Amino acid sequence: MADSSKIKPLALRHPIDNLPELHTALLKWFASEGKTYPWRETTDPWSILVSEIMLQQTQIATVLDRGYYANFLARFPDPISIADADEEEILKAWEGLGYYRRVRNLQNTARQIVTSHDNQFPTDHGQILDLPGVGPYTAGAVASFAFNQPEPIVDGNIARVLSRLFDFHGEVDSSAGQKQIWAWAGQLVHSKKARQWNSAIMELGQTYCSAKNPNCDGCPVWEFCLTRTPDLLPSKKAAKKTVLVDEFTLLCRDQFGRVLMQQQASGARREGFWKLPERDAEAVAHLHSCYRAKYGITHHRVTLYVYQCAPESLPEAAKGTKESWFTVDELEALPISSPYRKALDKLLSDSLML
DNA sequence: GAAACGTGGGA
DNA sequence: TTCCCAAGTTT
Repeated sequence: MADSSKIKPLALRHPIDNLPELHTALLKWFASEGKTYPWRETTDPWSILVSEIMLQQTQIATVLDRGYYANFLARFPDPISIADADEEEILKAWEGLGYYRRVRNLQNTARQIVTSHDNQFPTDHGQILDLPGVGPYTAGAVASFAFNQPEPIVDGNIARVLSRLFDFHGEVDSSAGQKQIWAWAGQLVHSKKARQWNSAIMELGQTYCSAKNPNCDGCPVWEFCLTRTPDLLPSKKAAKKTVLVDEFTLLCRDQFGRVLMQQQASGARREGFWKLPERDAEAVAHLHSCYRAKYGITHHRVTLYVYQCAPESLPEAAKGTKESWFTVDELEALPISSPYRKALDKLLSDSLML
């Protein structure tokens, strides 16, 4: 389809048949042009695990520029330090990062290390994989980055690189596709320099072999790459369709200026986080709207509405809902997910002008 | 295997 | 604006 697809020269060398040369080419590039990240400056498995969990489905810039990684490790430098931390504190440390189950799993992993591994981070791949929240990618990442074990890894970057390197047109997010990609990753991983190899192939996917506009000119391994149509790869299953949803919430302040908040119940999304109190459409119909914003969550597109409401006319909350009043100062320390944090920032700054 | 899980940025 | 993507795992 070609009118939009660029044509790359055919590979001169098959990657598997010329593995030493492929290794040399990519490792040479990485040694001279590879970026330095905090997690590449250490071999401490806890620091590396934290980076891997934090980076799941999350961009490097978010983790670094907004201070999440440095702040998290400053507060929780080892498994012991997080094992007994309060839920509110670990959620607060993750506020704004999303996929909040990750930080609960991180705490459970720390507890497992402390209690089941005598506070020694496991070095065995199978034991690492057994830690909560650690799947095949993260287990291989810790084994190779911290311990230089020759374990393959496959993330979104590597799946894309390998689909192009081998001109693989199967769906990389299917079970058969994953099996194939992992098999190739296992064949390619460097037996003595797994740390550098895995870092290098991931970074190739962030730079030359990017998702959009791959830059084959100057790619350090272009001559080992079997595809001629890199921008048609990787093939993936169709994305789930977006569902539109409306969400009606209240801004309710008492005579002391305190704000009513609602805590997400166990089993709900963003469990443990606080939000503006939610009501159904009928309950807010007669109230004055003061804020509207859209945000995405998984495959939903949510329109968030906030209505002003006096405490005397507060509509009944749904049964089992936990609601409490907080001063503006107390809100700062509360774990509150991004859409409501933004709404509160806007609404409370407006109210200063009253 | 499918679905759920958050968010921010870039084209 | 809308869509897709970014160091995946769990149920």
